[in-house]
Amino acid sequence: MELFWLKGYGSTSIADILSRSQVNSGSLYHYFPGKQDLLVAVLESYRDGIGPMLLEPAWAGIDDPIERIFALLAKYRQLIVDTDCSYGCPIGSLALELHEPDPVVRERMVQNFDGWTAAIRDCLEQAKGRLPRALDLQAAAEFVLTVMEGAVMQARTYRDVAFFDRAVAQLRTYFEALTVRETVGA
Amino acid sequence: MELFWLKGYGSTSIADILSRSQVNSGSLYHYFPGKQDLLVAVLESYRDGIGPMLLEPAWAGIDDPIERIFALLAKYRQLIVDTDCSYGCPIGSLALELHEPDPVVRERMVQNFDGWTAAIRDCLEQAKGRLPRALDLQAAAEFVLTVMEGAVMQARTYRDVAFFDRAVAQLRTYFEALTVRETVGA
DNA sequence: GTCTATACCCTGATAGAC
DNA sequence: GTCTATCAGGGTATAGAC
Repeated sequence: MELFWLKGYGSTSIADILSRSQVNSGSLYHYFPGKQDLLVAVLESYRDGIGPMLLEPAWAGIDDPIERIFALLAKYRQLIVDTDCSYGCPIGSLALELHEPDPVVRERMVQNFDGWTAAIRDCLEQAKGRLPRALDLQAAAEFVLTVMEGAVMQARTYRDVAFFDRAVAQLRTYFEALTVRETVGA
Repeated sequence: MELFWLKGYGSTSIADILSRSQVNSGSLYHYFPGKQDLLVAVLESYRDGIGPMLLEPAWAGIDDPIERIFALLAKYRQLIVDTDCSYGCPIGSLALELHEPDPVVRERMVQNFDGWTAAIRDCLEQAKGRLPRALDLQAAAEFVLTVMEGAVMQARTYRDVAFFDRAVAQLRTYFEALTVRETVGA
């Protein structure tokens, strides 16, 4: 998991994994028939960790559903800072690194995106009263993922969190504009 | 250029390039000392082609600066459709594939993003009268890139243009909200 | 189930004749 | 400048003793 995140899938060799995990070749291949099976297991682990490893820590002490969305983005900001702006979303990076992924792999990436946007959608459902009735909540949730991924990409390429911050500020403007518009109409 | 786009940098071998280009090893290495030099040349070619290869065709017959932004996004939509939703932005994909890029490579990726956002910024400058005076045009231009990259990533992962379309629709809402807010204030 | 040793292939890069 | 042949190293995966 760590090596695929740090170096990417293609650039991580089995030998890297064996030495990092202090496991021997025979043992690894006993449990995982091939390298791709390891990738699938990693993606499943990310998928199952969205709640306990990502959302719960990010949302501790925060109740407002819209603020939870920005708290999650703040968590990514912290990851960017903690890695000297070389952070890449592990799922997004794999999604772009693997050009013709095996269907099994692509399905696991989809499950990760689905789980992430479902959590955002829940927040939006809870804030429904403050949002335009016509707003497509699913599309808005996907948009948050869109912005996060695009912002992480730029922060990393420029090695500068400010690119992430500016994108999040624009997203904030977007949400404020949505609520303002409703107020105007009322 | 084509192979790096189709397969990624790491998964494209020199042998692939030699057979695709009908060139022999000795000739290639005469002009390009190593594989990375080929990558740098490709990135420079993309950078220099932003105007003639990307913007000019996308903007033919379109004068309104805000519509030019969405015309550019429509061009990406066409690329997604033409590739059966396996399209990846060549720069964005490299930005996430290469985890510790050589400074020379990273600088070329930055130049590509800079050139792209500068063009969007020009559009926004031209539409300045319709936008809130307080709007940070540079940040808004970067936001368009953010959305494009995030939307392309999802369309590809889900193999479904609808994810791209929904993200662009949200961006449209964002721009409309910006102009509406100004109208309200006037 | 775990160990070491290794098969076999493909990689980027080079040598040296022409 | 271009050609063919090849090198040295590292890649995934396997064999077979224990």
